[in-house]
Amino acid sequence: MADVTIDDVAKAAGVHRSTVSRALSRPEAVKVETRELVLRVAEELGYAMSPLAQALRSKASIFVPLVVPDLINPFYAELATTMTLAAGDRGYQLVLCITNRDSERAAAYLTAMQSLYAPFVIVAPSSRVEMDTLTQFGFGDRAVVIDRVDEHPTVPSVTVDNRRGVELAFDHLRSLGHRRIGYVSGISGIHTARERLDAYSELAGAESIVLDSGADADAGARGAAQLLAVTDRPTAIIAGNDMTAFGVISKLAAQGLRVPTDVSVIGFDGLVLSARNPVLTTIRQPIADMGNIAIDLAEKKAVDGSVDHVVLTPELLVGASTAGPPA
Amino acid sequence: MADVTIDDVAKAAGVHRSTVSRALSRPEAVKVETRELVLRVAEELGYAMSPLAQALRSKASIFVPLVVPDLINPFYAELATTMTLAAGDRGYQLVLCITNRDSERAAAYLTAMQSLYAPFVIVAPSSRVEMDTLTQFGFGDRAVVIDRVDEHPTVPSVTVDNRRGVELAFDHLRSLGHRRIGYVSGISGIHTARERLDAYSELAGAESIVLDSGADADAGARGAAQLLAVTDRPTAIIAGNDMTAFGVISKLAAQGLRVPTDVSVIGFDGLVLSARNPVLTTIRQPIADMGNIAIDLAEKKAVDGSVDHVVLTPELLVGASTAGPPA
DNA sequence: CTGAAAGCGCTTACAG
DNA sequence: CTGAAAGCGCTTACAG
Repeated sequence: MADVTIDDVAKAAGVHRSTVSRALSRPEAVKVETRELVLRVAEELGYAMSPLAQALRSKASIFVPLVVPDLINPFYAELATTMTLAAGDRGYQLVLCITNRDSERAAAYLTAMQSLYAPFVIVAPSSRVEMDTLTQFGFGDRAVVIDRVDEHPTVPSVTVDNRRGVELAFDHLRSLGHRRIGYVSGISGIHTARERLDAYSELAGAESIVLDSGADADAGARGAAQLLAVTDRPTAIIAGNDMTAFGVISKLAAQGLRVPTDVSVIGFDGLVLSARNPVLTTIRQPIADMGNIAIDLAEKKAVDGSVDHVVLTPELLVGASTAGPPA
Repeated sequence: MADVTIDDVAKAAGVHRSTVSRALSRPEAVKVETRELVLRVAEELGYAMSPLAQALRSKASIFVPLVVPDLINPFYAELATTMTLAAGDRGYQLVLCITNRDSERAAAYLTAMQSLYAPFVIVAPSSRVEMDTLTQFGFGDRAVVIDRVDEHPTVPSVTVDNRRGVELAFDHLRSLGHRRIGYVSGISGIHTARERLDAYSELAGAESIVLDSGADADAGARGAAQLLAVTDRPTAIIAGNDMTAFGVISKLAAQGLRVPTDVSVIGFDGLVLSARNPVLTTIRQPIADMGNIAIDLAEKKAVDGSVDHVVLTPELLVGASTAGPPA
């Protein structure tokens, strides 16, 4: 195991340290036999290169920060999981930066990442990292944003078509026979939340029933409580995300309303959790794809400077929380 | 911001680089005026020490790996969150290692952490990292284990008194008038799961009704389904953890049984999520404390070699998922 | 294609 | 108490 250095390999292979370095990092710059020899010796000795020394010298590391506001919201937990895997597959080491919605903490992380020579940074929505903060710490032109709406001219992004998602939810409920369809917003990225709400308002038009447009974790419960107060009560609810949907369902149950018998509820996110817990009908975002694409975008920009904005299409996942309206 | 080095500070302060280093890391080894001068200059220049260079030279870093099996289970997500904060407060940088229950991946992480000069490693339960793997990668005597039962002679641990937790659940249900109390195990650390099940079996004695003892995410649903098949049906269920409890509740609902009207359900973990979603009655583990204590134990052992095993006491959190048995 | 040298940003014995 | 030197494990122009 440990503490075998590049010089050990060099000595054992009878070549200079610099040759070992080349054989490992730029194989085409070395004679094929030499390379094979070096590789074999390195293998035998169980040589593992020091990422520390490498980063220090070359001023480039494999540490990729993922900035998220928290991990309590399972959306971020799932994003972090898939991104860890995606990063690992591509030779990066993901470093999770949990800001706790505190911009000072975010700044501290960015400083640290800067001194770790992170090649780029990936920012999840609602992480309270603004462009000027990014710029201030030298990541202004090396950032990729996930799930944010505005197409920044220098920051690539990967998002989901929220409008399309809400539309899918709407169509699903309509096709089941629902006419009065309410909306509850709840926790999520600011942009994301607004986009979904806007899409709902537009689709529902004059029949909009926004039960709660809050951004906190209790929005679901409030929305469900609100349902009882509304005259001509909605028979279905679209929730801004899965966690909110669970909150709605739970509160409805406490109020003696059954899902989907009395009220249908549809979520948004498509978390693994959602498929287990109550089997939620929801709009699935391709979270794993988002992670991979985010890294793609960062690498692509580093190579040719291109700033792409990828918009993914969500899909309807029919679970057990929706059905036709009560007779 | 970036790229101001120790030499820049030294020059600006009119001292040697080594003096700057001392002023920063061993303040008592430097004259007080010198130290103040250096500190002020460093501040003015916005100097941030390179953790890379420091680690490389001193063969000790601030990177602390937390090895978890996944982040999908909110218990780990919450543990990761609180540990990130705890580590940050103490000058460490937590590096999340998600094994996905794959021991090869765990090994890869340990190799990486070894070359990052991680001072110690914290292992969460069920992470499939066995002692010999730890030893193999040089962390054999620099590991702390969370939530594992066996008191290893060289590995400090912090766990929760699972037996006491189950007892609290039992007492709560008994005091509500329940006599037939079933148990569903579900996902969790192997040791933890067994300990809780054993505690249940012991407490229930001849009246044990183990509805499901599986370890996967579907145990809750199976357990609930099983409930109907049992003659003289239990009026209450203890779930091995919160996620399982949600699974139970969801499946019961699908079968037309109401919680807590028809059946009471109590969870185990006390996740933030549990207080929001259905407001679950549950046994709360002091997760934040566990994180802090884990770091304490690692540091303490490094200093004086002591191997402590801390056992924390859980507490009952009464929510809305338990009530008296149906008349 | 390969070797020798310099240097990334630090720390730490060793002198003084 | 402070400075000068060596070195942590690498990479990368620069010669040859």
